[in-house]
Amino acid sequence: MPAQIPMNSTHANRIVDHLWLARPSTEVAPDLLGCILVRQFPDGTLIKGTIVETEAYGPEDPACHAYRRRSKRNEIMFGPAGLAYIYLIYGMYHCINIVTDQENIPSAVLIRALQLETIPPWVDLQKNRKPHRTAAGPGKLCKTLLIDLSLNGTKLDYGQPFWLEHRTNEFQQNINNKIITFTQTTRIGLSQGKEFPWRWYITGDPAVSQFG
DNA sequence: TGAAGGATTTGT
DNA sequence: CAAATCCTTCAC
Repeated sequence: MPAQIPMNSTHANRIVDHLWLARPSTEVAPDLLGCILVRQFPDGTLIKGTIVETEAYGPEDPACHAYRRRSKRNEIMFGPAGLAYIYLIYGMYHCINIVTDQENIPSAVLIRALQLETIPPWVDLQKNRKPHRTAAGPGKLCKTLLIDLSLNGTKLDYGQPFWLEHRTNEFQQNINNKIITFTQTTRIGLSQGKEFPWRWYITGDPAVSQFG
C-alpha cells in the first residue's frame, strides 16, 4: 500500500474533480493554467508543479490521436474525464494528457510544461543548466516526474500517482488584476490541424516549452 | 508483413 | 538540421 496522507478540508477543497474536467478540452485547457499537478510516489514523496502550458485535442480535430478510429492506443481518450492519457512519442519520450469532456467523446488536454515547486533529487542538475526549465516540454516533463505508459489510464485523484489542485487564491487574484495574462496560439509539432489556436500558455513564463 | 512517420529533445 | 528509437497506422 502506498503511503497515505490525511486529507484535511483545506486539501479537499483544492482537488480538481471529474465534473470540472467534464467540459470540452478547449474550455478546460486554459482553465488548467495555474493549476497544480501533484505527483505522488509509492514512498509518499510529492513533487508539485504549476501548469504553465497546455494544448487541447478533441473530436473533429485531425491532430487528435482518436480522429480516425478508436484503437488500443487511444481508447483512454474515450473514457470519462479525469483519466490520464499517456503515450510514447518518437520512441523515447512520454506525454501526459488529462482526459476531458463526456465519455465516448475523445478529448484531452496535453500538459506541455510545468513550473516545478522543487526539483526532484534524481534530476541531474549538471545537465539541467536552467532548473526552471526542468519540466519545460511534454517529454521532459514526463521524464522529470517519472511518468510512463504504466500509468496510462490512471485516475487523477487524491492519493493516486497524481492529482490536480486548483489555482491558489493569489494566482487567481493576479489573473484578475492582469498581473498574469495568458497567450492563445496554434499548437506545436503538428502536420494536420495546425490552424486551430488550441495552445495556451502563461505569457512570459520561462518554463513555457517554446516561444514564437 | 513492411514501411513511413510521429502532440520531442538534444547536440552538431 | 539530423539523430535517437519504437510503436501505431496504413498501404500492399
